[in-house]
Amino acid sequence: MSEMPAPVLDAGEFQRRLLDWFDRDGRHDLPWQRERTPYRVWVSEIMLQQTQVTTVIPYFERFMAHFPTLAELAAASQDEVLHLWTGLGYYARGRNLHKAARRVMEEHGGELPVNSLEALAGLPGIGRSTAGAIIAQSTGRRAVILDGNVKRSLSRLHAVEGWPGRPVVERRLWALAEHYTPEHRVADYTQAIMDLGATLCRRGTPECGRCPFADACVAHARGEQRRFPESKPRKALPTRTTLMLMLQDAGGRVLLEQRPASGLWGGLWSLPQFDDLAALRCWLDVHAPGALLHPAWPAFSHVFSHFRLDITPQPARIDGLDSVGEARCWYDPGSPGRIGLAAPVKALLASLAPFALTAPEPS
DNA sequence: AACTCGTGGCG
DNA sequence: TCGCCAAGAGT
Repeated sequence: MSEMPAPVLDAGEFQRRLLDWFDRDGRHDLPWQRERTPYRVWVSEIMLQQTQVTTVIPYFERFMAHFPTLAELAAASQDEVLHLWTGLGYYARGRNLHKAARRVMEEHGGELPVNSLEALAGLPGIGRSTAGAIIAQSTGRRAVILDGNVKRSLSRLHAVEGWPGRPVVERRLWALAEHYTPEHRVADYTQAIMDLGATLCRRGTPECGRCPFADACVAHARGEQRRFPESKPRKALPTRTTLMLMLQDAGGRVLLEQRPASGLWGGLWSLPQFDDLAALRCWLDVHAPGALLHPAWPAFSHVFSHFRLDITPQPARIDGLDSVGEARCWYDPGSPGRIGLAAPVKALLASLAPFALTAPEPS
């Protein structure tokens, strides 16, 4: 392939060095390495997308305790799934996992189609790399992965220029990953190449002194490890502003609304949000005409990857609300229900006690 | 092809 | 404190 840079090592030599290193210094005790069933590997791979191992572990344990089998996951409600996903982020992963479980029950007899890369990658939330990881880890059959760790390691080893998000660069990295992937010990190999990137060939401070490929690494020879992979060209973060209405009833319960099925915090429950104070007051006139507004709390900011969210809580209190429909509920912070909450909303609710205590009674 | 989607760790 | 970004995929 003209797409592929000239390999700096013979594939067999690369595999021997990597697996020897993995046997000594790799990770062998991760929770999803215990019983390598397709279902457990699948759930772990979804949670690990753009998320670090130490973050995932407690979520994975809780998830598997609640849904030990794919059938039980498929039988659960989306609210239950998102509840267990609360705080993990990228909630489309949870929604897609749930959707895919139901599809597997309907179309694949309840078993993940691990014999077909195409069928696997056709399921929601499973792309090319995740499909490869599931096959390699759970069946041991040859499959290629290309995650952030592999991209970083291979781009340094070959000094691949350009941001890996560019299709041209990504194709080169896929070709290299394909070249080095062995026929045997594929489960260990895929774990090993990820461990190398996670523990040695790290982004900030790579430990080239312990790396089995230091003598062959082009970036290392040039003393330019930090320059690879090239970083994404970034734009300034835009700022969005939202008002969150904190409406309590006499019992201290808080009104929540379910957000649209897609987009930011899709399917999660949140305080009702408004673009401005006028919209909020209009809503109150319709749904809660007797509501008593308190002085606004200090605004706070929440920084996401692509924008900064300025949140201004607007506390209010009311004795009753005329309509509490399907996408609206009273939520008791004292005995929280099993629904999905975005992290900032959860934190807001956790800090609610002072407001409940100091709220003046309607006169 | 470029943009969107969360949260937490790190230098 | 702050910008960068991590076991990517969907649109």
